[in-house]
Amino acid sequence: MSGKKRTLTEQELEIMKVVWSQEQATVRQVYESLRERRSIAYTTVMTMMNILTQKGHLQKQPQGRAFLYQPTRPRQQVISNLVNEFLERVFNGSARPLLLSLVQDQKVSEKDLAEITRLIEEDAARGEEEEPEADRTDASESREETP
Amino acid sequence: MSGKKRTLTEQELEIMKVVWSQEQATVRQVYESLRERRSIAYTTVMTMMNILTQKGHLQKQPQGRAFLYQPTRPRQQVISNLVNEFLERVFNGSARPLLLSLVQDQKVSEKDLAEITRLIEEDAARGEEEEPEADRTDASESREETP
DNA sequence: CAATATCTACTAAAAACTTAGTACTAAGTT
DNA sequence: AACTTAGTACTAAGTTTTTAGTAGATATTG
Repeated sequence: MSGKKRTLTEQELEIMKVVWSQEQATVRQVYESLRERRSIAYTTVMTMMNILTQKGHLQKQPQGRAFLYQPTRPRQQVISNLVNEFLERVFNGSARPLLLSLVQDQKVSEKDLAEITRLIEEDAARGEEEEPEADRTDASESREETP
Repeated sequence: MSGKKRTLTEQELEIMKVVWSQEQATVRQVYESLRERRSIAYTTVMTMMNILTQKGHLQKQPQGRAFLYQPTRPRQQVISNLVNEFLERVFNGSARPLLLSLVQDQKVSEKDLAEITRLIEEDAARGEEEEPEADRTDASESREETP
């Protein structure tokens, strides 16, 4: 049952952050890392990492006598999902009110916006560059994930 | 007892949205509104609205033989808190990676950014008489999070 | 090889969140 | 007054999330 609710809870996300930042990790490594900030039991971490495995966020493979855990999906993709969920929940899916809120809270400066804008422009430019003339082979293959 | 965890859960937020949108509401009104989208019991709504009252998000006053509930804090303020919490949880507090994610997901267009930028400028103009324009084009920052 | 340390599997329970039933009350209706 | 309707308070149970203990297996080492 690779589940229905694969969305990350708060503590699960904390663990995923550690694993992402190291590409891969054992329970002990995550345990030590979390422990730097708060007190938690080794077995708690293990339980959660198993849940994460069940949820399909981690996969484990034997390494020595322990297991090595790896993320199954790139961080960016998962974060993106979290953002979308949040957007849906709080702003009914539209991003502009979120931007507005960030601005009003001074979480984003004009400089930030300018930089992001520049980024978009670069991306757009790159996209056009990479598009060859009339050579449109099988580029229309948008692979949708069906989990 | 204005408690410790005043943060809104998913369903609580749904209710608050309804109350905000009407300035004030009775249990029945919220009930009817929620019912348009999903099935829920009247008493469930009442329970949650009482919890929201305990949490300090709503206050009630008798109106006829029912109660009229009103938000205690402006919507924007509460939303702002939710955003900050999310920012903290997911992005360790910084908004720029969030923006990046939104852009990469095409949730924000260049047009959106321009509009928001204009908004900031207006605000700044309103707030200050004179703005010294610092020409700081600092492009040396890496986009990868590799600390 | 026995003692020790490390790791997993299994189990469970507290806490938070969500949902709803039952009983009782007050107002309006006939 | 009896009946129906709309409301609240109290209560409780189902779910999900978070936390951790215990038992047993496997390696390490003196």
